[in-house]
Amino acid sequence: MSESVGSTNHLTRNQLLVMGELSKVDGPLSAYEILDQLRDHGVRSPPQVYRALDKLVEFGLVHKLESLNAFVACRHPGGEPHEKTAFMICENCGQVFEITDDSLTKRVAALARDTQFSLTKSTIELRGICRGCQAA
Amino acid sequence: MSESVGSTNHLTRNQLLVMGELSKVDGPLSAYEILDQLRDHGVRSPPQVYRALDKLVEFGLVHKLESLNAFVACRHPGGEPHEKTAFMICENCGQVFEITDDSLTKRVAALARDTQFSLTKSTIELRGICRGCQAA
DNA sequence: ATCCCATACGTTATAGCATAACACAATTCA
DNA sequence: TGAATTGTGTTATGCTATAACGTATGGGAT
Repeated sequence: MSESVGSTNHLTRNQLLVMGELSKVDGPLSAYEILDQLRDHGVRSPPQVYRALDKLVEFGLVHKLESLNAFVACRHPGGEPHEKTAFMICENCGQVFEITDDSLTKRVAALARDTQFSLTKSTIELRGICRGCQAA
Repeated sequence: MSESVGSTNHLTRNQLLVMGELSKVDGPLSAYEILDQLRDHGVRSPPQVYRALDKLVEFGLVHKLESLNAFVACRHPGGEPHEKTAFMICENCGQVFEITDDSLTKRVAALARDTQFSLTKSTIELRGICRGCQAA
């Protein structure tokens, strides 16, 4: 059993702990918020958290929100690569909505192709007020 | 002469200094890089730079690159609002290409509309290798 | 002119985000 | 078994950003 590239299986202890924290909340958490939650469980220093986060992002289980310097658990069931996610971030309630819009993805890809830009990663983060918060 | 909302005119001294630094380089600069450049001109502390940057961003003269924690001068001639810019960032040479693609903009707007998300600002940053760097 | 107000300034201190570098442990696999 | 790789824990440090304070400045309105 060689369990190749980027599998979601057998996360290490720290990775599991970090993933657990991100999974049990609805919104994003900063690395230091995660650290604070995990002090009881033996996690004591930033590098421990950042290392776990790096791997989880690499595995596609977690996304980094650049405009927030924070991290969210990926809400996609499967473990597909899908590095083409966009986010809507509510500036009122803090909720993050993960979206994969095919035509948006395609438009971005086309844009890159047209300019002969070899795309590695796309960061798309939309800020605003979500439906629920507008009602309220 | 009332010089209303968000005009690009009569920037303050610090704003001009910061704008000057951003204008004379081709790529993005961090706030602290700007600060270092301006020490000779009497700028001594981070808040001075950050305050200037905040205003310049507000005026639409400068963009913040969230995925880089850095700032670039806007390359659009006019002073239109155009908060719908996207960026391609070359991970090899560091150059930043500012693009305004109407159909991308529209797609984002449609996405927001469909989910009844009231859009305030969109951050679109594409990472990869630019045409020039691929050739080399 | 004078007062008011809004905006900008300068400074100190501190908060918040992230990584370098080192030594050691565990795991894999030849 | 031993080499290579990956993960761990720790200390220290660097980079990014803002809070909070007091002062200055410049444009109305009266």
